[in-house]
Amino acid sequence: MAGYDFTKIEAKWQAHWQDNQTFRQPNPGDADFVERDPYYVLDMFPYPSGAGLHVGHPEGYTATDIISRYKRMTGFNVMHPMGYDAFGLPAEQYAVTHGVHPRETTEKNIANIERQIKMFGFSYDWSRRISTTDVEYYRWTQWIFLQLFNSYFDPAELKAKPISHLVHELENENYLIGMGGEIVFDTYGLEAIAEEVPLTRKWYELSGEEQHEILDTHRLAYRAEVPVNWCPQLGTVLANEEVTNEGRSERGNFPVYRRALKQWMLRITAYAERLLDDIEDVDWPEPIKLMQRNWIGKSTGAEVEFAIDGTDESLLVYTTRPDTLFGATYMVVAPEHPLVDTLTTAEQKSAMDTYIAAAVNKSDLERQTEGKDKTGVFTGCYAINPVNNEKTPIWVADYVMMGYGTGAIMAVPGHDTRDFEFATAFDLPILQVVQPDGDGDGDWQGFVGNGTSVNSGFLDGMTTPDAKAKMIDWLEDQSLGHGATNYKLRDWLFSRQRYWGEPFPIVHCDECGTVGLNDDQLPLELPPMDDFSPASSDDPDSPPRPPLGKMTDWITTPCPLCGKDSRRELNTMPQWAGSCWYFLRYLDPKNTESFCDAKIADYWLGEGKSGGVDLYVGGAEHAVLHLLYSRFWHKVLFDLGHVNTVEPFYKLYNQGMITSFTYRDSRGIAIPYTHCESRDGKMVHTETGEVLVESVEKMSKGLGNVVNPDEIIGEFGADTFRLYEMFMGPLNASKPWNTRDVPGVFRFLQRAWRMVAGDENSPALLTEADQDDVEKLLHRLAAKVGDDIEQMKFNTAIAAMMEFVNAVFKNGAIGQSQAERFVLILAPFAPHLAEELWSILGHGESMAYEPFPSFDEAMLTDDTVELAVQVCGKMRGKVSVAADADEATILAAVQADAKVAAHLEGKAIVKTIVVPGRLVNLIAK
RNA sequence: GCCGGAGUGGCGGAAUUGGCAUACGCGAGGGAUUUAAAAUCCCUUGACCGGUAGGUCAUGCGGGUUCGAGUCCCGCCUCCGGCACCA
Repeated sequence: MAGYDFTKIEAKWQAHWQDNQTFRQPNPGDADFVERDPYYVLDMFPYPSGAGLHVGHPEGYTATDIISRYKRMTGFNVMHPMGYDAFGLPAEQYAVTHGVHPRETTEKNIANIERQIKMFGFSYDWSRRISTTDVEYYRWTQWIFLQLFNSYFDPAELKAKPISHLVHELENENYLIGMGGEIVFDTYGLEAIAEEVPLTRKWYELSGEEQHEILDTHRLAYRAEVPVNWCPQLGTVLANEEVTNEGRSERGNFPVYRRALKQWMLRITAYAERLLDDIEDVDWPEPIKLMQRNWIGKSTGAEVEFAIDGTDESLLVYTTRPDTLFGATYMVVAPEHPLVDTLTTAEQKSAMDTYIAAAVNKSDLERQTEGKDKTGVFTGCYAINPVNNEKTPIWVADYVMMGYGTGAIMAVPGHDTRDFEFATAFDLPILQVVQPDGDGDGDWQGFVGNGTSVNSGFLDGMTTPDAKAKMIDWLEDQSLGHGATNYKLRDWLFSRQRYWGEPFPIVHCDECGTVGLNDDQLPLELPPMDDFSPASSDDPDSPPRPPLGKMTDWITTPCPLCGKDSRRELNTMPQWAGSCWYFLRYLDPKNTESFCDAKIADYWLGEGKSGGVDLYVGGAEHAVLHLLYSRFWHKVLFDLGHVNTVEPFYKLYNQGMITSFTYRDSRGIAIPYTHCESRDGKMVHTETGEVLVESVEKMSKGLGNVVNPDEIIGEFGADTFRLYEMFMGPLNASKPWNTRDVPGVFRFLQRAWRMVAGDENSPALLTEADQDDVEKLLHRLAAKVGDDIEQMKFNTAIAAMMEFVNAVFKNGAIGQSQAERFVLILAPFAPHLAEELWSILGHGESMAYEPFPSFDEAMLTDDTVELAVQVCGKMRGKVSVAADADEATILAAVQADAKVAAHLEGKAIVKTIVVPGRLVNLIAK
């Protein structure tokens, strides 16, 4: 018999699976569809980078493959697809510097990463493969964008509806237009006063232009002026992460300017409450739920109006602590606040202009990294505190953000840390209005918790929650304010000044305004281009010019509404767009009529229940953005009737990061693996012999600690690689890769091979008849492994299989049917080896759909159990008793034990604790 | 600063959730086989005292609850991840 030739075996079975379409999963309606329970296992699809796969990718993929294979063996139809999130910056940057079209680079990278993924023998249904860059894919990304563009959020029903419905309601005058241009949805309450106060206009009273504007400001996809990091030299807008602390671009170190640009936004804030509520119904790790809740950041408090002294204007502030209104000793407005000019007096104007110019040009990061040093400028103007009519100075300071609340605060330095720091820095009065609970003279300065109101007029003596409620009532009675809810969540900035992304299916028409393409005009393909560099400029005030701006022929196109010349939108969509809905396209990837057939989606995602995908595995780095964006899109699709589940992902599991050992010399310099070697169990520098210090860090090229999967597979095979990554530790823990440990699992697979197939030196251990001693172990193994797979505890499942094989070698023999069952248990983990052994055991077909071995409950228990015996809590011995022995029998056996008796000598037993099946503790004096 | 997670042998980790701490694997040491090596197999391996009996001490540190704590409670320390002037 030949030895374990993994190279041959793995090639053979991968070809077999591919040739026989073993893992193609038919949809309902397909001729070969068999009705079974559906199970949808999804991986976060990779970005096909030029560097290819790193060892972190196959960790999650192996876990989902084990689940997929196990689910097939336990009678499910398994949806297990793979694809590529292939739009993105690197391909475009490569195009800029090397003149290679991003599509070319992308296709090359996909080919490489797919080759790598296929080496692992994952059981994907490759017929469902998609890439977000496929025209037939992004056609539907554009279509979904148009759904957003053509929808608005109904504030009464809290759901998206077609914008045509809004127009209908406006035309029928069910909704009116307020003087500020806002839509008055609730005309019911208004009717009573409408006659005396003509606050509203009717739809027909508006000009065409006004009508467009009203609609455009209510769409789920709308355009707004948003401050962004504009880098003229790079000709693009940068993410915060791409801007250095010095306010320069990470790439090229060019200056970055904060500038307001007209950008596409998606109204995710409308869904804040539903995103918050529905997260209760999904099976996600609690920390991830918490992160999403914190990101949405709901808070309740009040909006309060402060009259501005000497003018008719007023300043609206949001506070979570209306109970501290009596302690407000100054006000702060954000530098971007529209009232700043009005508020600033002539004497203060020049100081203010300087301050605002500096503040506005700071990146968010800069504004935040200045630490605790508070800066600000007095406007020279005062507001009137509505509760006590005190004059309170109004300041401008950049610690208040325009993007949150009303962009203005009442500062209560006595009970807010930031206000306290600011007041200290500028010598502003600090008043106590809350008394901490407990002994009276505790330090109240900077106390931000709940307590009892003091120095607060009608609130005195009330607890903080009561005082909040009382104050809100009072404000509402006096028409000075009202209770309010706020979210940290902001609308999603959805446009990029780049080439390699989905073009917006939008034109700008002088007559009709912003117009969406018709469905039959999709896909709107990216126009071919040779030169991808964005227009660069030294002038900070140069207008942004996306790469598509160069396509002069392409830009001008007939307006879908009026047919006159209109200009195409030149921005493209962000990478998140394609990844928001890819799990839907997998279900029906070839459909040309819709993004996914509803019946097919209903089968795989279910109907009505909260969640869709049964299991979604990926890194925790996507905890907020991707998962939140995807949930948002899904809810919009749900509202518009395109999907029937409220949530996209029912169960989420986060794999941990695979880190790497890094070796540093005495100077702290990381020594690449190529210059390290192990001597006497210590890692030393190959040349100098210096003993190196080991630490665990992220894999990165710079540290020389990157592990390449190709090399490991070449040396040990894919099954070993899979097994090693699963054996390293719990899937959700971050853990260091250690190539030194790989041979351990390789040896296990070789032993499994020799057990069943033998090799030149040792015969197989197979016997025709089953081995009694092995049978019980096998049942326990089946129970343990099945259980561990369900709980995603793959490391302990593998340990159990190792113990089993070790025990069989001790026993010296295993029955044919027992070997078969063992191989089936091993199959989800090491499928190539298992298939080969399965065929050696005499089976012609693939084992992929063989039932997972069952177990007999009776085989899991023993007749006798060993109990640990403690005397006064200390381990003193062990006794064997019948499993069903009563307490008296057990105690008799325990006291008969010589060692135990010795420890009991001269003492009287005062208490006995018997834990059935586990231990006996005797307390003696 | 805030939020979240984690600290167990030389290393990765296990421990039925309050019940025999250190499963499984790596590494290390010794032995068998071999001309030799690789591979394979066997033994030892938390620390300390002692002899392989036996004992004492060990799950980041200090307290506590309990017959019993890696697990629960209180107070610290360290590391990792995320967010950050969010009113």
